Amino acid sequence: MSRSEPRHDFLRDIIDADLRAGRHQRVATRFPPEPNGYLHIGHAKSICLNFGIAADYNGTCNLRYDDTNPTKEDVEYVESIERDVRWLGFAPTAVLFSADYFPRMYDLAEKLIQDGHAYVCDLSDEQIREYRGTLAEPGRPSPWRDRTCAENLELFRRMRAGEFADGARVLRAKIDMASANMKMRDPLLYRIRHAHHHRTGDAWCIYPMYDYAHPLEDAIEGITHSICTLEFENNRELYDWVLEHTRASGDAPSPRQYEFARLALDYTVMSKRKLLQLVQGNYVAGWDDPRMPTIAGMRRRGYSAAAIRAFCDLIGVSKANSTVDLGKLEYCVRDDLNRTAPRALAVLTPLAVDLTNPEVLVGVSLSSVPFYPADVTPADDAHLPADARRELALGATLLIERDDFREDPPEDYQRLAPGRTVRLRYGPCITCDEVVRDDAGEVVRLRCSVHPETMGGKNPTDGRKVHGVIHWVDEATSVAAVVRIYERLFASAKPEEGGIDFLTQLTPRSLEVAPRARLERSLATAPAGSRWQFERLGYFVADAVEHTAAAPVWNRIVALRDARAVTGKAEAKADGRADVAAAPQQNAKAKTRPKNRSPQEYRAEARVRDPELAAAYQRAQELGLSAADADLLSGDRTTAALFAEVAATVAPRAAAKWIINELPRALGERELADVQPSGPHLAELIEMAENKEISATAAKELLLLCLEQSRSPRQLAEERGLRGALDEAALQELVTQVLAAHPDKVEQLRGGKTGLMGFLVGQVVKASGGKASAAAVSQLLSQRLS
RNA sequence: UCGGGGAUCGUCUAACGGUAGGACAGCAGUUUUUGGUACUGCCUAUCAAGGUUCGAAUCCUUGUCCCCGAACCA
Repeated sequence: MSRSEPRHDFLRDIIDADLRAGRHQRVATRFPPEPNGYLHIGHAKSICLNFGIAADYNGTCNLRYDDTNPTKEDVEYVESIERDVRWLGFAPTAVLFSADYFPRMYDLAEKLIQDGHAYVCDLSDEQIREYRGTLAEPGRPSPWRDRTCAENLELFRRMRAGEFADGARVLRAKIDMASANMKMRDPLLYRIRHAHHHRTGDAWCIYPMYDYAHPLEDAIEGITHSICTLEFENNRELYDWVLEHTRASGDAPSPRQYEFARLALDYTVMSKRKLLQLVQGNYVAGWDDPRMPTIAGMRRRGYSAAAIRAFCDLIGVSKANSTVDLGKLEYCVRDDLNRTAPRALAVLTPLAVDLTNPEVLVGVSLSSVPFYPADVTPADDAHLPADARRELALGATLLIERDDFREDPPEDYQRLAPGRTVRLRYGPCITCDEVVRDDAGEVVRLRCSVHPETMGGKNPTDGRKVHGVIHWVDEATSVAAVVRIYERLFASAKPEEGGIDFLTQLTPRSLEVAPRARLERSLATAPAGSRWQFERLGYFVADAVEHTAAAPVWNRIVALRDARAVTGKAEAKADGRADVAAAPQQNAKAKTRPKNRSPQEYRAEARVRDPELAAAYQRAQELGLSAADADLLSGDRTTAALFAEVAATVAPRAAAKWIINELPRALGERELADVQPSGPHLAELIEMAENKEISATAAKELLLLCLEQSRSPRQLAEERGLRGALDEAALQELVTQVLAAHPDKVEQLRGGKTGLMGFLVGQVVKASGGKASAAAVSQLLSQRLS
């Protein structure tokens, strides 16, 4: 399925292009967590991306701890992170610490100072904030901005030597206090922190900031593609600045930063801060609580690494903020478990069933019951072999699920009710003859008769209807267990939205315990961590921490998909589980943001500043262009000059059309000013196109060529045989061929799928080598098909 | 208010300017000793309006909405 087609995302596109262009000969990525918390499913996306790319391109991927802030980091986290990465199935090329680069970073900082690109600033943190200005207003230079190199160097060395208190001074880059990008307003490079570092101990009392450290770490490791999340887009300019001014990459190409959208999931929170709050507030039992979206939590919950990897593969990578449906994760988990988990029988909330005629069972055997259903092929890593079997005891008293009996069954109820008959999974059918109640009127037992002739899947001989199949265990031989049922932690799909404290969105029912569950005998020896399907209930794992043979503890991994009949579904909802009533959550931020200055306004301003542009605007209109076109052609000098040059030889409207509509596409990412296409060449091209000397398709192809090599388009057209129209007969012949080659498409087109016209036109044009005029082809095609 | 990003089925994600595709969810059916699995079918999308083009999700213009940015956090 999705496996067969290798996933391709925009990042891999970039890498392909870099490799093709020879910018890199190898691919090196890294996963750079800060060891200040446990990894979560969002990190898993990043891990799969970075390690996955390395694997795809035969490259390398380091696990690098971004440990530049000693006050927040801890070895507990360092250990958990590597454990989680490896558990997910990835082997880092190297495990590294940015703290190990502190000496190198320090040297480069001194160099920055010597080059006049950094200075020591004595402002307090509030003052720095004040001087920085706001989003709308430029900042002011620090009074310490113009200290001499020597003074800066001396102070910086003294900072390092521990002569100053925390916060007394910082090292800042000298960039631009008026930059529209706040990150460029003389950002901090180093701060003083007399703190013990988990790795360097007390060797340092100044620590580099992320924006300074990260690009250097990447450069030192020779990272080619530095992949991070969207919120770092604003940091990219500074990332590049640091690399440029430290020249940390030497002769090697500098790493480049690319951003993708981080993962958000329904019904959960993902920030480390909030997860920490859940842990510290004892809302959950720890970082590895099975309800947590942490890797550790999911592992404890029973999700396999393969399922999590499949999920990351399924959701893809893009730059659009999005929230993934939790159902997709559950789908991956079930899909994996279906092929790896053996089936067994277990009853969560038992209701006793006394058989009224147990003697008929004498000699009846439930031996050799398979652990996997016939229609499932277990995966290679399933924990029991495909042909594994066990014996199921069936004594005089059974236990069935309380939910599987109803005195007043709804329509379509495929379970037990007074007078009704059901099949015991793998066993015979039973009929409910009598309901036994306690003094309070509560149903405490059932008395049922068993039909021995229904073994082996046979129907009752008396013709009674079988109302479904239910699971059961034998009371005498079954084992007791505690089973925990986990549900999502939050009632609201977006617990962080609406300006409410996310803790108020916690549901009280995220953990329910079945204390008196009973499992079939064979489960008594299930090892901790093993995953099973309890038939009709879901997938369960023997808890990795608390489970013992003497006191079994199981967790529900995920429920089975439940495609009950409509009536049953209404019920499932009524019991409040499937859908939590839409919480009254108003979107507090349904506000309208004031609009930015538009490109149009920029162009208008440029004309006010520059009389030459104003004149160009005037002239364009005199040549008969609309005000809108004239506007577009007079916003900057390069464009204006190009238009003037081209319009000198060809019709102004044609010139405008090509420059406005066709040129941008041909330029792609490039700037017009950088490419500086030749006016006469462009004019020549437009002339050929307008005279129908070449087809429109050919013209666009030539435009692209013209930008790459500044040569006469007429000559280029000649070389490529693009000049001259195809004669009528040749065109007809091509059309005939294409129609004959795609009879199915022709039929669909006749059937109303008009989009196929484009396909056929494209085929003909392609067959002509770009020589045929698409307009003519289109006309011909509609004639032939009418 | 300024700068940087983004917008395709309910959800996630594809589509050298040439058949808007896939997956999840939903619905219907077939198979079934799990209301499971598998299989089949159906439903549903290019933010809006203009423009360029034989042809626009894709290029141009204008507008709308969403996200990020003013830690000595990362």
